[in-house]
Amino acid sequence: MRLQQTQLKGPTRIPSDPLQRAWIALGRVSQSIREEVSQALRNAKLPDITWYTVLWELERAGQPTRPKDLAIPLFILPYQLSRLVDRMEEEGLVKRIACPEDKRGHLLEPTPEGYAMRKRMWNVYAPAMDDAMKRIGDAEALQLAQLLNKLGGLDYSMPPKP
Amino acid sequence: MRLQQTQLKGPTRIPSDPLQRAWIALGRVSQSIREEVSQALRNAKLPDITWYTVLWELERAGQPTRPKDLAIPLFILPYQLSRLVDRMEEEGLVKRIACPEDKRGHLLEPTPEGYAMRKRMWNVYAPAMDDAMKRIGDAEALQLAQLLNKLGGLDYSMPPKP
DNA sequence: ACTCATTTGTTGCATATGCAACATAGGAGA
DNA sequence: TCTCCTATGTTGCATATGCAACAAATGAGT
Repeated sequence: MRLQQTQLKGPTRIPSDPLQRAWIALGRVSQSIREEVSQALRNAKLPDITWYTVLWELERAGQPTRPKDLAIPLFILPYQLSRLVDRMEEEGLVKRIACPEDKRGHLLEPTPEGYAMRKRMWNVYAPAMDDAMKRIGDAEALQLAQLLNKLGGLDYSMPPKP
Repeated sequence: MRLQQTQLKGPTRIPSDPLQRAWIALGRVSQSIREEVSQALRNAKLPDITWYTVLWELERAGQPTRPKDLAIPLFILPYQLSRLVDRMEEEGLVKRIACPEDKRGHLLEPTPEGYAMRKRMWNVYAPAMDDAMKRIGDAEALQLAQLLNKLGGLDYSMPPKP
């Protein structure tokens, strides 16, 4: 009985040259673009992009939302979100409110300051994103988004603040 | 004299919808793909991707190399590299050797264990990358790489281990 | 040769992070 | 109801990270 038949333990699969190039470009470009926008926020003494995303997800939900329902779209682990919310709550940007249906958890809601902060951040975030991405045009951007979504196997189509 | 004329302080520039979609997809997909490969390395009890990259850059250089000459292609800050090398040196994977031309710095070189470790890592890295990227074909990968490189404004074309 | 700004790399300290263990509530099945 | 497995969040601890300050060497201008 030879396992090789199943290809489960065959010789090391080496990614094709195009795949390797895409892999490298993906790592480098995503990092440098993100860094560019992060810098803009830091320069403006505003919180990290992650905070924006949480605030926006909560605002987009339109109602108090459980952490577990945020964590998935955010690609964040539960314990990361837990401490993230700790800090945001300390800064008065979100609040935890009791959850009637499930006494384990709670509901998250932005405070008025939270809404205001998201707007202030967007005023820096948006132009920075625009700057960082301006080397490609709309048609290319659309094509890029489609390729990436195919690569990721999902369609992450909601924009940060439409 | 009205500043608005120069567009320097005009109304907030909001990225077009395609740019926003590309931005979101870039962030999410790059994160999830990278995580997938990281996991494979963790499962195999091997060091992080970053270590691989350092080892490979050193091997690719073909000669002892200064930290400053690594930091740029690696998109790493000097102090990050400094401590990264600390840890790699502790594990016996690289060594710092004196630099004749400049007594401030030193030259980095993989140890024999370093070369061996890179090979072992590649045996996990390569199939994991292949798995993570297999949703797109070679033609699409090439297109993706080109779009990303245009977006990044540079051509990051060296593969991890050709 | 002397001065001083720059380059190169490291480190102290406060903060953030990952992991595993934990606490508590919910829910399924006997 | 009782038991036990799962889901939801949090936390203790060791480690990693970012930032600013630092040290040492170089090199340019005088």
